[in-house]
Amino acid sequence: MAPRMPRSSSAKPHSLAAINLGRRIVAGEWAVGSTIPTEVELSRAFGLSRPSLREAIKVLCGKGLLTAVPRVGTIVRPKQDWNRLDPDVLAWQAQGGLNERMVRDLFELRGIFEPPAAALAALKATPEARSAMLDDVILLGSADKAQSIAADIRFHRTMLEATGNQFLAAMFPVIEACLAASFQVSRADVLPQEHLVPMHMAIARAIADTKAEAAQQAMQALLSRSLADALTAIQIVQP
Amino acid sequence: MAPRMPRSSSAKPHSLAAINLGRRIVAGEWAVGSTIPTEVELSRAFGLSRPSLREAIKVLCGKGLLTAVPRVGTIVRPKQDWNRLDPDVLAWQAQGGLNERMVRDLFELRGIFEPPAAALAALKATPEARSAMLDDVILLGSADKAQSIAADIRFHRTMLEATGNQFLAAMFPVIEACLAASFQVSRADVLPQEHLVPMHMAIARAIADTKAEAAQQAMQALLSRSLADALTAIQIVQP
DNA sequence: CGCGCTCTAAAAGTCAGACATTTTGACTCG
DNA sequence: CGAGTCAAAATGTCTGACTTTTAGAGCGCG
Repeated sequence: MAPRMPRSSSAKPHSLAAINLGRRIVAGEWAVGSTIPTEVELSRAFGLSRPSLREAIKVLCGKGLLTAVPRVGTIVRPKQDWNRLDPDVLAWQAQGGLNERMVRDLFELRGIFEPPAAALAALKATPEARSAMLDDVILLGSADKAQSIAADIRFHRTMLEATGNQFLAAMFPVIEACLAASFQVSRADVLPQEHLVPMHMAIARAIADTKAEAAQQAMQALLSRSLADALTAIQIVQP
Repeated sequence: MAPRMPRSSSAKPHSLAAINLGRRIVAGEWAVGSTIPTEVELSRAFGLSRPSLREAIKVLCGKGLLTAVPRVGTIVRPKQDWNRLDPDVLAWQAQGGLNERMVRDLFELRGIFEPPAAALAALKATPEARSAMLDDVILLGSADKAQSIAADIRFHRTMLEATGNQFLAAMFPVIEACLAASFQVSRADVLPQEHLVPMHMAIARAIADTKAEAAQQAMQALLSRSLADALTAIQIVQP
């Protein structure tokens, strides 16, 4: 299977500038309502032309992070206007270090929509999706960490898409951000992870057997455990 | 209260081009995987320079709609990569005409997260938010259609923000898109709308009284009724 | 005949410098 | 002291050129 094409052609200078600026904005380098450096200053700083830098800024405007006003400058929008569900914004926040507040908010949202999504998947999934999820549970138990993590991500993505709801599927980046926190556990090897395979298996089996209620409860159980692990992880990483 | 600043400085040519292109892409004017016209062709068509047009295209790339590849052109990404929860993308879809499938998907997602959000709001809302919601229910009953609609939108926004969860608040555009369908009813005056005030009042009161379970059920009831109305509306608009 | 290499051209990617527009804030005049 | 005016500073835009990437045609070799 071909690997999913990256969202932005990451190698291109203007994309790098957008990513760099985006990360710094969500990290709070500039206060909300204040101006970031002017376009000429930024273009000099990044070593590229003003038109190219403007492309980067316009992307961030499109994600609700910035707004450009003539004569004043480019200012950071109030946080409630940020497209917090944008995959890039979510990833930038996750990479910038997840604090407890953010982990709780992320898991709260995930806890709201993913159990019902599991129930929907149990009712609507195609035979291919059902077996793909069972296969991924096996790979989840692999000794190869990278393969195990990839299977975990794929499992949840397949389930969301199996609901047949295009908007539910678009919530996937939220799960990805949660997993980013959880993976700090497995990377650090500080907590036992043996529960992952049986808990995912319970979900996969319930979906394969069209048992909506069981799928919902199994997902709920996984999320409770994952939240606890994620909170432990960030306590260890940044006490 | 100052009106919320528009997401994109709508008057500027490059923003207009982005909006125009965005609408046409989500409307399916170009097939997924196919190339849209080249930058020079589009810049001629819109009557602006290539750098400006590129800004518009880059915004759409940032929303997952497009991907630019040298020598080939700018191609429409597979729909599962679209940032369907992006406020602009959602609005473009809603404006392009809501079919039954989309209305059902939108309400399905809303039905999953908004009742739990109401429960959370009942537990966590500030006194100001609780009274603001009660006030908006009164305005909802106003004879002035514009004011009534504005109150409806504000009611749901206030509730989501009252949950204290930044990511839940970012789901607001989903509700807005649902309301866009519902407003086709009130605009056309084809269905009685007297149920709106009491149903919203039940939610507002439950939240004001810290009754989470009641708030959740009242919201569930409103959504069931709204879905039915929305489906009726689109049947009438496009049979 | 077919496989693979090279080369070309078409598209996006980038650049430089200039001009236009908008709007804040200071300045001047009544 | 207030109101109108003006200049400057920032974004918005344009022109036209060059560079880079890469699909696809064309060529040559096994």
